[in-house]
Amino acid sequence: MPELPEIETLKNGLQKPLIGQRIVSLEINRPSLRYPLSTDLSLAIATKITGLRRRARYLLIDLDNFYSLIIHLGMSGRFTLQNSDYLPQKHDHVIFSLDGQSQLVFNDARRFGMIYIAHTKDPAITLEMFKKFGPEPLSTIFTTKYLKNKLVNRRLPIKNLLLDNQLVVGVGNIYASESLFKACISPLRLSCSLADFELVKLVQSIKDVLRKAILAGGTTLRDFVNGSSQPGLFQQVLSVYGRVGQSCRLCSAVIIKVKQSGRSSFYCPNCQK
DNA sequence: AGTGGCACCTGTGTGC
DNA sequence: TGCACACAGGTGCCAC
Repeated sequence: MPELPEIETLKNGLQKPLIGQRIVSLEINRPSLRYPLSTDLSLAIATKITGLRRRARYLLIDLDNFYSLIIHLGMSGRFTLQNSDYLPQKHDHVIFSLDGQSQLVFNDARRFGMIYIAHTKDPAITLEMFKKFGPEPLSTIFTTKYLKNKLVNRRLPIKNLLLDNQLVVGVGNIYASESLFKACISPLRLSCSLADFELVKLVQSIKDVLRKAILAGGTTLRDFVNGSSQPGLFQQVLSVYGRVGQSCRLCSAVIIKVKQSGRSSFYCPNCQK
């Protein structure tokens, strides 16, 4: 579920209804998700929401006390805005009540999600993992030149490297497979074997696939919904992900599924070399 | 340093 | 119908 386009969709949808709202109370139904929830989360109480941002797969909610809530959906997390008549559901772990009588509900069946609170100005001061992040794929920093420098000494399959947040953030299992299809590159290719023209195509493909997925409101295979509880639509136009045994949309060859470091990769053996 | 494997946890689908 | 099992979109830790 939640790769870059899904979190961007979540941010875009929640921005308007949340900015200016005051958090009046906090209900924690489970003291730990992936990690124990910090008691510092109470710093969010009686603050006003001033902005929403995204970094990698994290949603940042800026508060007027110069702290930010930092939310990760894990694999199955949902973060939705609900009305006052909302009936609590199983796995509603954290609920923020807002002064407009609505509530922000964090629901996560698998509990791989995380909620932190950190200084607004630079979460990397507080959170170690933010220091390690590579560039945003849709930023001007993520270029062919950057990718070439990073891959030159690496001997991993390119698919594995695209999932590495230190190389580039926000590209997960779905969009790695889709981007490699669009770039006509097999997920099995060793990264150091990619020619310059293939790196150009790969960078363009990653940006293009992510932009289109954002426009479609993300991909919903099972769990993802936006802040208004609506699913995404990009799964309707996936080229290879989840299409094992089906025909390639370009050449009609049969889509193949392979395991790479325990994760499924999908590709067209005819289009991708 | 780079890499693979595993653990974290629950729900769903499949096969017997 | 009931059970066992495999598998799922992410991330971080550990051993090699």
